Amino acid sequence: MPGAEPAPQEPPTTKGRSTRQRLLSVATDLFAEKGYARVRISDITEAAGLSQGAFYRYFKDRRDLMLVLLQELTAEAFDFVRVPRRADDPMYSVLRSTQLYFEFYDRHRALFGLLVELSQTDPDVAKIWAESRRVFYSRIAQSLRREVRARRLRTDVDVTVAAELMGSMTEFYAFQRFVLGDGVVKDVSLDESARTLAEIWTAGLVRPA
Amino acid sequence: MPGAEPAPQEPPTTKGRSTRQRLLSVATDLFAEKGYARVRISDITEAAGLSQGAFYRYFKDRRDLMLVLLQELTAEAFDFVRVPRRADDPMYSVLRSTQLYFEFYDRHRALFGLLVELSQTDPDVAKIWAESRRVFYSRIAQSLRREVRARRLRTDVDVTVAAELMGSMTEFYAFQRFVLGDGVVKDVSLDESARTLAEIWTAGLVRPA
Amino acid sequence: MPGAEPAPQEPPTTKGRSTRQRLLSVATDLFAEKGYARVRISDITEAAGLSQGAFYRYFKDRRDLMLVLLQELTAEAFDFVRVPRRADDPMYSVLRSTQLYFEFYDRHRALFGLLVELSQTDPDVAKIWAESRRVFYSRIAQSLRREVRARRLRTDVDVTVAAELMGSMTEFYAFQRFVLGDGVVKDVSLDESARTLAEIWTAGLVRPA
Amino acid sequence: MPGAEPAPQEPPTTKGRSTRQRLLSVATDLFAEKGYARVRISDITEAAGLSQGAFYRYFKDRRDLMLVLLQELTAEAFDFVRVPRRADDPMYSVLRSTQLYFEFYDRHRALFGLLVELSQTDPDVAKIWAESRRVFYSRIAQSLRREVRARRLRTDVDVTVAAELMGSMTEFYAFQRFVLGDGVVKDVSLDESARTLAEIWTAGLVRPA
DNA sequence: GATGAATGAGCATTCATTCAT
DNA sequence: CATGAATGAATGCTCATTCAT
Repeated sequence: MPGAEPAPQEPPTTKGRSTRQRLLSVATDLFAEKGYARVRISDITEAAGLSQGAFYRYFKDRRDLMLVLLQELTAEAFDFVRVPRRADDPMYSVLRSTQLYFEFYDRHRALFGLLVELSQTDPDVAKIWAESRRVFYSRIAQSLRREVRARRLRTDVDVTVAAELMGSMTEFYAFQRFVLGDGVVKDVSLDESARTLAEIWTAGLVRPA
Repeated sequence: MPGAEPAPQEPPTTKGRSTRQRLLSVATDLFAEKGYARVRISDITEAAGLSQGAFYRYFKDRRDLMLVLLQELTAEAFDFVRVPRRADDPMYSVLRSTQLYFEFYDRHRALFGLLVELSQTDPDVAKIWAESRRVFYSRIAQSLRREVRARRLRTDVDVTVAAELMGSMTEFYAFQRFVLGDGVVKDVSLDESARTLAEIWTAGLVRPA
Repeated sequence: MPGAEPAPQEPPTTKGRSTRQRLLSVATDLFAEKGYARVRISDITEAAGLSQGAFYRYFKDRRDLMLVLLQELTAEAFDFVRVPRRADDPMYSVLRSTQLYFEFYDRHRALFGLLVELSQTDPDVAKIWAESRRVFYSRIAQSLRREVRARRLRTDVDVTVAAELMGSMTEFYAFQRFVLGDGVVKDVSLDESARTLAEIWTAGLVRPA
Repeated sequence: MPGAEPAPQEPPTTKGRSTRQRLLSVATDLFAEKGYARVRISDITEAAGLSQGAFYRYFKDRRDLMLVLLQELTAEAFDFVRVPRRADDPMYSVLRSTQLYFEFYDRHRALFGLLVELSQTDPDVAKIWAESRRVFYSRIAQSLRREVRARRLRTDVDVTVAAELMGSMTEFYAFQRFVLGDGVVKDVSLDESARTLAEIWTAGLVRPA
């Protein structure tokens, strides 16, 4: 019981809150730039224009800050999957939500990068990522089930597995493009990729008339 | 004394070669267990029953050892994609090579884990992984093209993109299962997954009669 | 601006005085509980329900506070040794003042603990303790001399040394019981100890008839 | 389980053992000079002519080294109390063992100082000191009981308490002289003190004829 | 009088790496 | 070939202290 409590989630003053936010923000940038392993506390505080000691008013350590970032990501995530479908165009909602997903991934590429870098090393990160995928996949599965009920999809395929595969593909493709920065093989526009992706999925899943 | 070279690729004596091999082997296990970032040189030498200093007779540093491992992986990789197809059953070769891929991935899960953990941080690793994916994807693309020529596949889809998506899905699914150790959502046998995967792809890509 | 004095002995307002007193009081408790070395300023202010900064309105630093406490102790100390003796019972006054000493020590155990912990390190504390012992011992020596004059004590023993030994024994015994919290070997009531102590001393010092 | 085991008790090579010994030795001196709290690891290694890092090959931290010192002290301690008594001179053995005790205390004054400084702060040190006192006191009690059986001592006094008091006095007197460096009040030779001490004890405890 | 923010020196500790034996 | 000792740079973390509000 070494005294002063670890680090309050929300500083009482405006200045405090803004400083904490600044630390989170510059840390995100640094993680994106050099990867988690190569960012020192002093890098973060320096970039935030603070002394080293200031860090510890807001976070227990570097890992603590990182977990905060990832939890914020998870909290926000994946509402976009709910896209109104069009009765006439079953492909539309798949395409649209894929696009939205790519946008979201792009905007938070730094944090998705962290999930991937650290999941093998840090069990808590692994848990966060697993949970985020679980949510993602079950949203997809839900959509698929709706389509199955509407008799627009094949029924001879395990919906859960299909959702996982679809999600895997989407996420990993995003990871390659936005985090690793690949083209991937030849430069294909993101929209084109999303379209091909949607096309394959729908063509493969939609029950032949 | 023209300067003893730092770390010979192949030690002259039998004992030396075996020691080097032991280091590579225990390091692989440790990387699999804790991830690259958390494995110290001393962990490796301790697990190998050696003193710390011994490490440097065989490798320049931890990264050197790791790159050796990854290069060995790349050298061996992806011949299995060449599976003879059966004229009557276009799904067969997809299914078979997916299974072979999963087996290969499982056997080398530790090294695939390294690729993922380090690609954002280490350009050389990124290059190795990119190359490995490039090979993998173009093998798939090649197969697809063959099928297109044989008029068994849709022609309205970009084969390159399709191959990337197919590869992404397969690789990431393997990563989740073998490296992260997920079920994923519910426990599905690997074979079942491979089958669903193949099914979707073929159903989606095969031109409707 | 001739420089605001660092820490006024007596704050002007009632609130100020009470806050200062609270700091002294909780600090005493904390010192008793964990020893001086393990108590941080933040521990003290936290226990007092104040912010860290508030401390410096009242004390220069932790050592300053501690010296205030010890000086208060010294100011109060050792009047109790003056116990009216009874002509018929020379043991009575020894016993009585030993009991009173134990009570006093018990009440201020935290501060006596400070004296012991810090005397080797802090010359000022050493001085305070030395002075306190000097007073204690000379009070005892004075008593002894009175008894010698009254021909109730052996005259072949150096009174000064005897007083020191007697004092040493009493103080250290108290230290063990009240600060270290020992039994000591078997659990003996404090009164019994005081009685044995007095008995030995008188029996040893009183001139055989 | 962070790898390399904490610190081997006995280094395998002569050089290692001598280095470890040097660290223990200079640390003892530094503790004596400045007190435990003020000695940094770097002080110790510097005095030993080593780099900071070398320290951790032999000890987990400063506290670990200190406990080793105190355990060595305890292991060695208090055999000297066994002094052959002389039938004709009951005072002799008391005097002699007191002298031996003083010599021992003087030689290890630095470590006895540690016991006193740290007992209130560190439970393990408290335990070591308590144990050392227990041994010391029970040796004295044993002696006293022998004398009681030989009918040379008063029987109306609790031997255990008497032993504790006698030990307390002796130890604390030594502490004042050798650690605090007091005279105490006036400068009295150590031998004279020991003599007075023995005299009082014997005169007080020996049964009047 | 009191607070929360910020500072910065101080220090322990880790760990890759070198080297004599 | 292997070991144990030693190095020293890197870095995290603590905590007394100052200060604007």
